[in-house]
Amino acid sequence: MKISTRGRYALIIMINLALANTTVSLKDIAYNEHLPIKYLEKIMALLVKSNLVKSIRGKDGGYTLVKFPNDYSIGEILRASEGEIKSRACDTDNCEKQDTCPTIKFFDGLYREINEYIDNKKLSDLIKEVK
Amino acid sequence: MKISTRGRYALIIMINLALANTTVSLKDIAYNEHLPIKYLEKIMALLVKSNLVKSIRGKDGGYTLVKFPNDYSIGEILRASEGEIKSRACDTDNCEKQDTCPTIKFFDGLYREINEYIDNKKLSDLIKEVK
DNA sequence: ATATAATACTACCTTTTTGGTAGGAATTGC
DNA sequence: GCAATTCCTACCAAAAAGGTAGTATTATAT
Repeated sequence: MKISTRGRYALIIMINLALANTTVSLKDIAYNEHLPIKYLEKIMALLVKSNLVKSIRGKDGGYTLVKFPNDYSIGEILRASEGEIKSRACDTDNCEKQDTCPTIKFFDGLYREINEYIDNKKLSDLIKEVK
Repeated sequence: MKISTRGRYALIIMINLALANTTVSLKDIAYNEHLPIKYLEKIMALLVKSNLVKSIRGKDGGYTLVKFPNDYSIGEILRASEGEIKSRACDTDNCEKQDTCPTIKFFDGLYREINEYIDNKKLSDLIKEVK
């Protein structure tokens, strides 16, 4: 029930890209944020794969956003980096009361709330406070 | 960002206690729910330690609630079993921007929402659907 | 052209958390 | 005293989290 650093680092990366108008290298982000570049690299790969950022290879390459900051929801960034935000599935084969289980219903409702919250917040909301 | 089975099993235990008017043994709960008794034992220990349930030792012993089902919030049950529901702390010593970090602020807001949601739901809300 | 600086890919690794299991000691009703 | 229960301690395996290392590939500046 805890957000891992992976999702948080993904947000930090996105904030860095949003604040820069130019292409930014991972090296710069890692340096600015004092975060391990090799780990950021793995997280960035997830963001690229989900088409949240565009990569430019070769010398003077780096990454840029593909949309305006207010067109990114925090939700899509977290889902790209952490995977679906939902309750751990229970072993449905083993459980005959899948459909009526009150705990499953409860968690479905909770995660609906969470996803709504993170989808309504935009990347631009986060950078307002930084500027 | 996923609720583990520990919290879910804790809820299941509490639902079982709420539906029974008598003392219930762990063996019965494990049997009814097809869950491993030894694992439930560990979860139950957390619930007892947090004073959410009362244990009766010896033959014909078991567990009972200490309050009415509508006096238990789901939040207190989940916190007893899973620990505090909050974002993983970042290494504050290492980070000089602790106070202004927009990601921390964001997650604080998210977890405030989550805790509000789980505190407003009561154990009695879950058993309504079962009865 | 070529050195350089960047991303992309693959593989590994350590620590923590999760989800258990095993065995026995202590307690209590009958 | 026996049986049925909780309590306690220790252990364990699998998965996830949080990295690290090395190399291949690409593209640009010069």
